[in-house]
Order: sequence, then C-alpha cells, then structure tokens
Amino acid sequence: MKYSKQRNLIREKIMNRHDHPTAQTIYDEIKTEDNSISLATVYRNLNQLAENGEIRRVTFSGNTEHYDPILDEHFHFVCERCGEIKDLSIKTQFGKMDEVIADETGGIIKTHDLIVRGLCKKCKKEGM
Amino acid sequence: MKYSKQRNLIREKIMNRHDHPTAQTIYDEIKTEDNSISLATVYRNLNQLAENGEIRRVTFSGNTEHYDPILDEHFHFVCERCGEIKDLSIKTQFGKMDEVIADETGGIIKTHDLIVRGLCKKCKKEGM
DNA sequence: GTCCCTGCAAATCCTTTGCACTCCT
DNA sequence: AGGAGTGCAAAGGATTTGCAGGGAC
Repeated sequence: MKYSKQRNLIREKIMNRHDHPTAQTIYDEIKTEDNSISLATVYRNLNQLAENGEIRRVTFSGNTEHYDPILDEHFHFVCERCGEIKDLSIKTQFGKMDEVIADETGGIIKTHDLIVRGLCKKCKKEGM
Repeated sequence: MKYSKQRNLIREKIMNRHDHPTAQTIYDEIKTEDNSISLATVYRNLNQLAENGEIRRVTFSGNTEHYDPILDEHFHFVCERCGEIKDLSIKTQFGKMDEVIADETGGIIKTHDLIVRGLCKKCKKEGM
C-alpha cells in the first residue's frame, strides 16, 4: 500500500469521530480542507481501510453504508423514526454462543453486529 | 387495504419460503405464473406487508433489501465470502439486556437484529 | 520506469415515484 | 363513483468502475 495524502486525510478524519459516518459525510468534511478530493476516492479508501481491518463497514438500513472506526465488538441502537445511531456500552458474552453457532453452521465466526431498533428518547416523547 | 390478486400472490410466495428473498427473487418467481406483474408492484407490496407487520424487512449488506416471513425474534448468519444467509436457532435472553439499553438510550426497544458474520462451511473448506 | 492512486464522468444497481389506467367495493 | 392498486418508464440515491494523468518509490 503506497502512501497517499488523501488516504491519510480520510483515515485521520474517520478516526477522530465517535459516530458512524457515511462516505459522503467524510467527503464533506475533507472537502473543506482539500477542495480537490473526489467522492470516489473517499469510497475507495474507506473500503480499502475496511478490508484492511483498520475500520469496519456497517450497514444499518438498506441504502447507505456506514463506516465505524471502533473495532471493539460493540452494539448499536438505531432509532426507527429519526435514524439516529448510538453505540451501546452493553456487551454480551459470545464465547459460548459462538461455539453453538459454529457447530450449527459448520463454519467460522468472525464478527457480530447486534442492532437494536426502537425509538430514541426524543422520538419517544414526540410520539405521544 | 383492498384486495389485490398481485398482493395475494406475493404474500403466498414469500410465506412459502424459508429464506430471505429479495424483491427481485420474489418477482422472478411470480413472473412465471403471472407474466404481467411488475417489479414496482412487488416492491410496493413487500414494503406494505412489512409496514403491516406481516413480514420483516432485513438489511444484511448495504445494497439490497431482504424480506423475512419469519417474525419470531431470531438471528442470522451471513457468509462473508459467498453471501449465504442462514437462520440461527440460537436465541439470547434480551429481557434484562433491554432494561439496561432502555435505560442507556432513554428510548423504547422494539426489535433486535443479530447478524453473525464469518465463513460458511463450504467457503471455510475452499479457503484452505 | 513501474505501478498504485487520483479525479472525473459514466455506468450500475437497487429502489422509489409519477402518471394514466384498471379493478375492487 | 371513488379510491386503492397496477404497469410502465423515468427518476433517484448510493456506490463502483473505466480511463487518462499524476505521484510514490
């Protein structure tokens, strides 16, 4: 992997976040300091970083990919109404579960995405 | 909701499956016996059934929606390489966890999607 | 010099939407 | 009749890809 100014910027930007930006979000952010960067480059690099294991590609709803710089196994809460995404601090024990799943599927378990859906605080209020 | 021959067909087809077809898959299947049905109708009806709670819309990877006729809370295994999707029979207790999450988010918990990713049996073999 | 990486624009893929028409009720 | 549902084609949005030029090594 050869050095590239763009990739460094992209890496830096996503690493400094605590949320789960889309390629477009990262692009917008970088655009202000490197006006010539292209969206395709952002996509290419985010996907490359994800394949490389530096970040994670996560899908919450069908039309947009999100990228998550936090590699520790953790879960997500997604608000059905406003789409807000929150990290959950709660963790579950996968050790034993994985054994059972590996047994059941005959395959290899790599990662877990637990997505909990519901209404966030704000939408809960508004819904009343 | 008014009667429609197309919706009935779509409902019937998806209910008879044990996998997680996409709109396209259902469309192809129906096309053979009702050549005039349109893909848009399939999308419209699947989404309608999902909103109605008759089926569930599930997202595994960013570009395609899947529809799942099984409403019981259950989990999915997705093969990273070939994309195969399997239902997992394993279940986790969410009762206590949900309390903690509801506390943490201040919101309402509705559903859980646990997606376990890895390599399926076949891809595991081939990978060696 | 070679090969990876970029920007740009075009192409893809999936899904939704507008419209005129049809079919329930 | 009235309104929900349909087929078709076009529009939309997100992501990928082909290509020519630029930069790393």
